[in-house]
Amino acid sequence: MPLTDSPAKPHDHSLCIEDALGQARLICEQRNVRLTAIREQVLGLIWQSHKPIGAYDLLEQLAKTHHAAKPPTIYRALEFLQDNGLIHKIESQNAFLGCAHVGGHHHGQFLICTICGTAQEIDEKIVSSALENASQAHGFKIQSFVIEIKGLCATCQDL
Amino acid sequence: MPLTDSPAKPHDHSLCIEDALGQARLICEQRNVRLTAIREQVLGLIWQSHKPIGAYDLLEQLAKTHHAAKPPTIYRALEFLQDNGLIHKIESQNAFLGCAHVGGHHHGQFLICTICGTAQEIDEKIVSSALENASQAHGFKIQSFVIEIKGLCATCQDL
DNA sequence: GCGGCAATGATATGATATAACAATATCAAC
DNA sequence: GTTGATATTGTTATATCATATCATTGCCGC
Repeated sequence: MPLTDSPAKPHDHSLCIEDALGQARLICEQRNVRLTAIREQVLGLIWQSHKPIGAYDLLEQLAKTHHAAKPPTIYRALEFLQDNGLIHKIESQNAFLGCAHVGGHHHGQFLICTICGTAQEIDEKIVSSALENASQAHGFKIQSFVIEIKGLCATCQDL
Repeated sequence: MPLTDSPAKPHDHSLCIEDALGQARLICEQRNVRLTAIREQVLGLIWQSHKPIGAYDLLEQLAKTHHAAKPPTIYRALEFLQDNGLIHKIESQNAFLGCAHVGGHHHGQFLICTICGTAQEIDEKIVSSALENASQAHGFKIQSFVIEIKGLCATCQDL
């Protein structure tokens, strides 16, 4: 199952996690940055949820095996993972999510279900080009963007 | 000057504020809700800046004339103003901004300059329809959205 | 004026995030 | 394999953002 499939569909999620960690190791090697034990563990914890997860929830998980973990431990790992395009932050929830499109330079576009809480990452050209057009019309030069769409995922609509 | 003009352009901003407060009074009367002194004062403070302003910065301002002001004072006013479509929250900055398109039901779209900090609200159909199309393609039903575009405003590009 | 509800006051605390400095680990150069 | 430079982690403290709870006050129709 590709990472881009709907998180709401049932699937063997342990494969997602392994896939994500494998890609992360590759990327970090290519970029010559260190995916340390803590960073990899945090990335794994993030991928254990298809829902965005908060920093202190991560901390609680991490602390189970890593007694010395404190807020800076988590926030440093999160910063590293963001800087290297391995995770995204959902700004409207102060929560973090594994990046489903590792490798390409991109800013996320997310479909966030208000019932089940899952967040699906999409990367739609129609959206980015619309943003580009609209910005240009106002003489504005885009550097990055935050796109967080809230609503009902396919599964929860049918409930 | 209409509220939709670029905030980066020089203009008589006191007119913006008066205009915004006037519209707010109208809207609240129409909706039969109370724009109390505190709420109006907070809205005025928000409009004094074209930049999004944080809750505690507002509190500091408000406390100058309103000794009893505490965090709940501000957050209650902000909630009221948001509920009635008079302000928006910029999620990526935990900050608030006067709504430039009062009256219409809408979720904001913002162009936020990374140099001068101004945030211009736009309401581009091309953006909202792109979001609608992209969401539909994934079987997702939109309820609301957060669109925050970061980059350089026309003025700061020329510096 | 009084009863009900909306708004505000007041206190406390929860939740999110970073600053600053010390200690340790990694790794290239020698 | 020691050394020195740099990156990473540990540790403590604190800044920043937001809400819960209950008491009090103000508004308004009756």
